[in-house]
Amino acid sequence: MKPSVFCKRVHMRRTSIKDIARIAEVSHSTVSRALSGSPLISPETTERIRRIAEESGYRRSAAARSLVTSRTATIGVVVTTIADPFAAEVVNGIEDAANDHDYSVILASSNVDPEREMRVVRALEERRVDGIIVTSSRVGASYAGSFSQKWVPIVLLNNQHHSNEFIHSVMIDNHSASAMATQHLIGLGHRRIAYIGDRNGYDSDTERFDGFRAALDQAGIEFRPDYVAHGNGKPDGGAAAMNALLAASRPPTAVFCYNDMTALGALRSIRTRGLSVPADISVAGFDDLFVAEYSVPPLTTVRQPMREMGWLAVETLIRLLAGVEAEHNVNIKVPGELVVRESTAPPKESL
Amino acid sequence: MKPSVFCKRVHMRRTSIKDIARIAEVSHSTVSRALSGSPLISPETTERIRRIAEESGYRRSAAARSLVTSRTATIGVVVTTIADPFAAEVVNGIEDAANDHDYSVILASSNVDPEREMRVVRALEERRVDGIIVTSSRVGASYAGSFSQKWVPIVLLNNQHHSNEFIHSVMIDNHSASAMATQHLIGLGHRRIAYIGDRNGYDSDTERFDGFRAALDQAGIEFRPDYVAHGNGKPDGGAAAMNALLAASRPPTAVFCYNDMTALGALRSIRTRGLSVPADISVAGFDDLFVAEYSVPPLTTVRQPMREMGWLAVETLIRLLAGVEAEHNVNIKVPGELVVRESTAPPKESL
DNA sequence: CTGAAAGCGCTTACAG
DNA sequence: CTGAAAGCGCTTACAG
Repeated sequence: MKPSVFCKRVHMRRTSIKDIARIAEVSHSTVSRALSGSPLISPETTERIRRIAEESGYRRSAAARSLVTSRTATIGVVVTTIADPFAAEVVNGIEDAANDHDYSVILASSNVDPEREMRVVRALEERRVDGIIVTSSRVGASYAGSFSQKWVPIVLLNNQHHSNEFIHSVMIDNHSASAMATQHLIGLGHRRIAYIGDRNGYDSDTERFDGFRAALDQAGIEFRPDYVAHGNGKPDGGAAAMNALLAASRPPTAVFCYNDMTALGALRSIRTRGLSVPADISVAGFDDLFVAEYSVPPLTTVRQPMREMGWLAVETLIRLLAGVEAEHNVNIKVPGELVVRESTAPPKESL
Repeated sequence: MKPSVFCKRVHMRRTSIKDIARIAEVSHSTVSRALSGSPLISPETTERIRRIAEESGYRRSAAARSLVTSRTATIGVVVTTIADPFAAEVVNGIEDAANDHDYSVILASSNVDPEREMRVVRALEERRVDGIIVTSSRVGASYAGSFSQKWVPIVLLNNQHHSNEFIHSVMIDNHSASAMATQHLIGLGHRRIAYIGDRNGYDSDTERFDGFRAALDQAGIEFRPDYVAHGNGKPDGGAAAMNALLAASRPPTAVFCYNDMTALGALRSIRTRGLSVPADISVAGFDDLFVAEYSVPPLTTVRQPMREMGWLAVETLIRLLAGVEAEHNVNIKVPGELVVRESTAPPKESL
């Protein structure tokens, strides 16, 4: 049996502040102070202690420390699933901002299951995270006044179950962004414009649809219910919805999709029919995921500044923790940005 | 000034086991036992204590608990960046498996910076995570025999800096998978096959290239150095590399790319030249990211079972923590799977 | 079945 | 500048 490097793990205690104190022949208080850079300790002592700590591979215990300081320098992030590119980008921004402020992030997935969402939030509370960010929450409103919210600030990112009471949030301005995209299509000369929404009852879908309708109204274009179809936020749903739209006697010349994934499906559906984008029909999406740039044709879409939204959520949490604006809830609305690529063009036939 | 729900956070202590003990008129030991379901406590007492805990919104402190149990039920995961779809899928698998075993995951990004990688690992050690998973590590070998490895088991996922000494790992079988993809192209009748690799010195690139060459050799096809180009693992690099390949007097009829992102760029380059895939040239990728299915044409590629690899890493960690196989290092090699879609076909011109 | 006591590894007044 | 003491919120032998 060869000697294993792993056995220590089983048999020994990690070196603590006391071990170092013994070696350095000082009290453990002094070690604690030296290690945290207290100005009370003489530079020589500090230096000596630090060297010993370094040599013995000492790592201060975050648990012990946070037990007395009652903060963990940790923020909890709950996403529906990290496999969603939107969530991944947001978390990327969160992780970056957190890292800048010396916070760690605990990641948890709700898998779109409200019960699991409550459960992971509970676990985060037990871990005494200093703050929580929840993206695309379906139970957003229920955090208001909850035990959770009482002890740890919660920031909702693109909350899908609105309520303005005692909830902090960072949201994309769905209505305006959606109107902007629709105006783009109108500006190109389209009059027969369809909307492919979601079917899961997300607030963001409702708001984007409202923005779409508002733009139509403003341009004096009559809204046609038969130009609305519903996908599921994913390509297959978008394709099915597009198929339905294409089956109409007088199909739309342009389609605005709830999100890029839906648009990807719409593109595929159109291509399958032997039609061409944007020659036969224009398609616009929402999100500006990475794929939008590499779809064929590259997708015109509304960009959500995902990473920035992640930063904003962290900054908000940190301001909250610092006690700033503790008296009112902060609701940040960030504007979308229209990114025009090659999937939109004037309609072939004039009216 | 309206009353704020947030003030408690500032002024009060969370309710502890002692508070509950006082209300229930028992000792805090009893509360502790009741809450952890000890069979020592009478069912009635347990029930009563639990109700009180529930009503007062009690959350047991993970920090205090792990201080005495010396385990945190947490695993640390370090990725280069979570915005990488590969990492996102892997982390999704990790999070799922961890959740099944009641572990939380702390996510940290190295941003491909070895120094930051070491720093976040250090932070994870301070948090006393029970185990660490590092994906696509550039400094993998240096964990062998390190202080870290001594105290907490580290599993490397697709380690990019090989070393078999005292390192646990889960890896895709690059060589075989790559040979398989190349054989697919050869089987279609291609003889002029190019390889677009990476330029960052990843071991996975080297191995995939080796597999490519081995397949060529085996088929008796002469290897041509001018049929090798280097991208950067992303579409722009793939496009540039493809451009170079296309500029040759006798361009290849098929291209095998280091990964899907590179292939995406290759597709774009080919399309830009007015050529068509697979009619004029076949393209194959590696990874089977979500986009592979929705590229135009859908991409033939080698699937890495990303989520499963995440699970495997967690299972490995848990077996390690249970003391199983503590004596030797576990190195799991998972096979890739060829996914044939529409980007590969027999060459137009016969030889 | 229940309680008193010790201790996990730190930080931080309080004294000197 | 340094140390002794108390305490953060738990768990777990040890005694009864």
